[in-house]
Amino acid sequence: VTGAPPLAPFPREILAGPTLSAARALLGARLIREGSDGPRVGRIVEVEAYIGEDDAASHARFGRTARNAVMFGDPGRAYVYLVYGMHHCLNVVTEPVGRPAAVLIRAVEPETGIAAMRDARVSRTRTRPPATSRDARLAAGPGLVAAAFSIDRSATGVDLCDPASPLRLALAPGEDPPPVEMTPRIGIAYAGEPWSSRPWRLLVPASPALSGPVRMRTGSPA
DNA sequence: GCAAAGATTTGCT
DNA sequence: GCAAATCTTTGCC
Repeated sequence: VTGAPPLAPFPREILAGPTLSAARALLGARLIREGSDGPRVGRIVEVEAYIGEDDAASHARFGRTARNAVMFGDPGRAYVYLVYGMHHCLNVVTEPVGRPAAVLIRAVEPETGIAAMRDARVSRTRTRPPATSRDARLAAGPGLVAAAFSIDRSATGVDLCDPASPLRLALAPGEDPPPVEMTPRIGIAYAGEPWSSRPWRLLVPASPALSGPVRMRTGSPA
């Protein structure tokens, strides 16, 4: 029937390429989580690129450590970390082996399994999504993406390009690529210039699922 | 071995 | 608008 478009595995060669190209290709792609309560699927609408050891905002800035080792490995793997002691963040490893880089998935527009996403957010954060929160904003932030899709650090190393993986990426081949806007990255002022100004946050301006308060949806100056 | 800060979200003053 | 919640990772003594 005329519901969801047919989905194809996400090509690893795209993720093996330049991180900004990979980030662009991830916008509009689907994030899929298979679980006992059915599949959860959403459309990626906001990402950030973290590129190389020189990037002072990247977890790779200290060189290879136990935490960030997966960033130095195969493209297409998941890198999940815990931030502020409470929120998990999902990254897609990019670039060839030996070059540490990743794309942070900052916001996803829920499409399928919305009830499961809402349940997961309640059980994870032990707080109900705000009553004002529409379904469209269940995954409107990096920590909320992880909560809605039940992702924690145990997912680090999972191959997101493997069609058999319970957590994976997919493309909708028939769809046109969405219009994209680029802004500086969020929450990385500590990196200093020029890194804090690099326009490496990519988003789909038309989406109602973007992270943060509505007023900071697009590149309004801080 | 200890102290500091963090790729966030939420709720209250 | 600002601070709390909460714990892992990293740097330094």
